[in-house]
Amino acid sequence: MKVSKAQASDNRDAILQAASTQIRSHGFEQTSVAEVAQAAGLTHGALYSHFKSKEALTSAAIRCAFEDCVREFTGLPAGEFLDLYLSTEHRDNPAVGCPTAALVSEVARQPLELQTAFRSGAESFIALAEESLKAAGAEHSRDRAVLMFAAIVGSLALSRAFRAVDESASAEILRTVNDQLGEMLEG
Amino acid sequence: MKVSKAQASDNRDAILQAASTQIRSHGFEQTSVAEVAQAAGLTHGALYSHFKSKEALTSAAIRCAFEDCVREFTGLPAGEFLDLYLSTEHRDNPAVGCPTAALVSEVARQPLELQTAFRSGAESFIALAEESLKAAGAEHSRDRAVLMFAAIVGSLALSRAFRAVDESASAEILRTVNDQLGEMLEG
DNA sequence: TGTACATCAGTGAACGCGCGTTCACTGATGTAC
DNA sequence: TGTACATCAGTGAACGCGCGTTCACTGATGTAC
Repeated sequence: MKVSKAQASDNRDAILQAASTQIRSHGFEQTSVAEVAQAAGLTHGALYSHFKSKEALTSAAIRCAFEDCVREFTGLPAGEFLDLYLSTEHRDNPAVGCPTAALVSEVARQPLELQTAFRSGAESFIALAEESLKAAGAEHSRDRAVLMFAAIVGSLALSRAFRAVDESASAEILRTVNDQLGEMLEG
Repeated sequence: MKVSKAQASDNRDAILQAASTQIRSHGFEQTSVAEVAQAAGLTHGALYSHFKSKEALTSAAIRCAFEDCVREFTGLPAGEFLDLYLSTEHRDNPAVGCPTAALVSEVARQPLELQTAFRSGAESFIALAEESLKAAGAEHSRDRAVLMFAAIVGSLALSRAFRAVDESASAEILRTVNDQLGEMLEG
């Protein structure tokens, strides 16, 4: 049956939110439209009233995920930025964490629209890192920001890959990269 | 029909090789046993004479992939190690490249046996990086190797994610991270 | 060396299952009068 | 304000498809004599 425009808009938001978290925890290909719809409290058919395909949903959801996550990291001093990004809390909650670390090695296989959204989101993260480095008085801030971003994305993804097998090795990676990047900031 | 033991052994190797490359280019979940068997010149049924399940195949294939790749990077001086790892050739040929960069954000969702193989392979890469740093006379070589590995894995994965959308941004990441890590080696 | 036969790697049809997507239908919404 | 009705968000059955896995069967291999 038809629902009010406000309800329909809320339902669309719920679908996007569900997709955004499911994609970050299970990946693009392991996220099914039926599960997303169910998590949003709807049937799978309803999802197609809001998005013309899984591809369209996925692209919108990843933009949404980056927006939410960038907001959390905006305005932090470099040290706090690193502490938050490289925390075990971030490692253990990919569903609400940075989409880059959660999805980086899957993106190249996705449709171009998704890759475009990913690229734009990741670039805004690099810009965020650069601002925090500038505020800390670093030179060559763009180059440092690129290195810093590659290192935190790599180490967070590695720490998740290692976690179940060896939690202490997983935590060591986060700690070591945080320390090394901290030294780089000072020196 | 039955084949000779030598032929059967060759077939097993062909299956492993096919799985090892397909997994690196398409990911674990997008690699199908039928495609792997076909690439090895067999039918899917034959595959189950050699491996009891897709899970067993995947774990064996990833060990095989790491062995091949570690061999390529063994004994290189730090500068050459970085130039090779962060090359556009490596970026454009994930099928024969480092399994870490190709799969890092998918591993946490895989069976524990696979995660164990991945962890062991990645650790041997870190050890390789540490040796090259020691040879270059770096201090705190273990910590530096961890940072270096996180940064090269992150930047290679990012450069693949960006490539189709913006090739020059993709190449910039590789170049910048290579330069920055090079400076770290000297300073 | 020659023969008889058990072994088993490989074949291909079949299975149940979950996937993305479609579509006829429902009924509350919200507009036109 | 009250009524008649077109709209359209949401439902749920159905679709074709590819997946991992199983299994009865085949026939060359390689062993036992």
